Amino acid sequence: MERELLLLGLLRRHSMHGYQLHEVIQRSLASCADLKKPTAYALLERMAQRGWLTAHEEPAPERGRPPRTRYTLTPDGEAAYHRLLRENLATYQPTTFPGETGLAFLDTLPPAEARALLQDRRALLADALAAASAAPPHEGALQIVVDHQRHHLRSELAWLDSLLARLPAQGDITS
Amino acid sequence: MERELLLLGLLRRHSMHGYQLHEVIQRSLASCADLKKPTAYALLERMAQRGWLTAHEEPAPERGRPPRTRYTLTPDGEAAYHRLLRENLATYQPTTFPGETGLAFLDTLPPAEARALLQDRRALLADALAAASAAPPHEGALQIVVDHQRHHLRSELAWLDSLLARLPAQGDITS
DNA sequence: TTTTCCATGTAACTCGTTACATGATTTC
DNA sequence: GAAATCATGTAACGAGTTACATGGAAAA
Repeated sequence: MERELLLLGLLRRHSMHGYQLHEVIQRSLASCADLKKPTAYALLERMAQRGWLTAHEEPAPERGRPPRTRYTLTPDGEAAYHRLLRENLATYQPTTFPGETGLAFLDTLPPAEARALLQDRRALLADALAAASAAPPHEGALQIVVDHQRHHLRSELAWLDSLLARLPAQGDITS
Repeated sequence: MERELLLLGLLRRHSMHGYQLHEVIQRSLASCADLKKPTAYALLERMAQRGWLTAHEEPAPERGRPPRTRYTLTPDGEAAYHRLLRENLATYQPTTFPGETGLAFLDTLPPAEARALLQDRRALLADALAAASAAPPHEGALQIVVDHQRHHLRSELAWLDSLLARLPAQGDITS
């Protein structure tokens, strides 16, 4: 659902063709959403069939370039956008972290090795945080999203550090 | 991959049959992993074919009950477990939050409505935190996982509160 | 009498990804 | 001459879920 919301939200600002949409998402939303090209095209087609979008075949902008299909939001699409947006905002989907599975079995490893592996994870986390912090300010509410990303990464880093700090206490992890 | 790691880690403690595994996961790991029954059975079968597990057909424990298949870790399974565990611990997979999509378009809603919707989200988040905090202590490294859950939920709640606090400043969200 | 529990699955489906095809045009 | 850019797709695949089937026994 949230991929449809994303496309609708972008098309609401101004109509675009699929390639453009994919570019915008890759370029300025890569941290919070990734939408592959075939997925984007398929979703656009499906939403057009539902009547949420109209598809306009446009001739090539420059010669030698393929023609493009411009998608525009319909009133039904606008209604769907608001419905999806309200549902998304009012809902909380509990997140399940793939990294937690390993943590559940941390006590099956010698503490020294556990420590070393988690140090690797810490380095990757720190990189991600640095990348997120270096991002230029975004327009409008997009800034809220990158702000949330940063907050989450900082929180994860702090927690991992606290885990590392209490880790190697003579082999007893839970003490 | 992390579902396989989960099953291997549980089977490493003691051999079990599929139904039992699913019960354990639902009961004491529901917060950090959910694994449906058909998925569990399919994974067990696949790992048995790979030689990571051996499958023992056991007669019914009580009469009238169906027979069960007990899965036991092989040395290959033990090796796979350690490989998957090391990879999981040393890696960080950036999380993408479904709830962020809506936030990216928060400025398309009247601030009062945005506020009301996010209050709903806040209530769900608070519920989740209460549930996680009420959970009894878990054995061994499982406690680390619920600890991480709690930390994350607290962090999310704090961030959402900070967002709500700076939200309705005369309609300009980014100020 | 209907429902629930045990224990195992199968079949169909959704969702999304990867890899590839097309075809002209510009860049290395 | 090879590779990248634009713009659209198709085909195959993978992972996971939902809904259902089975069949006897115990509980509501």
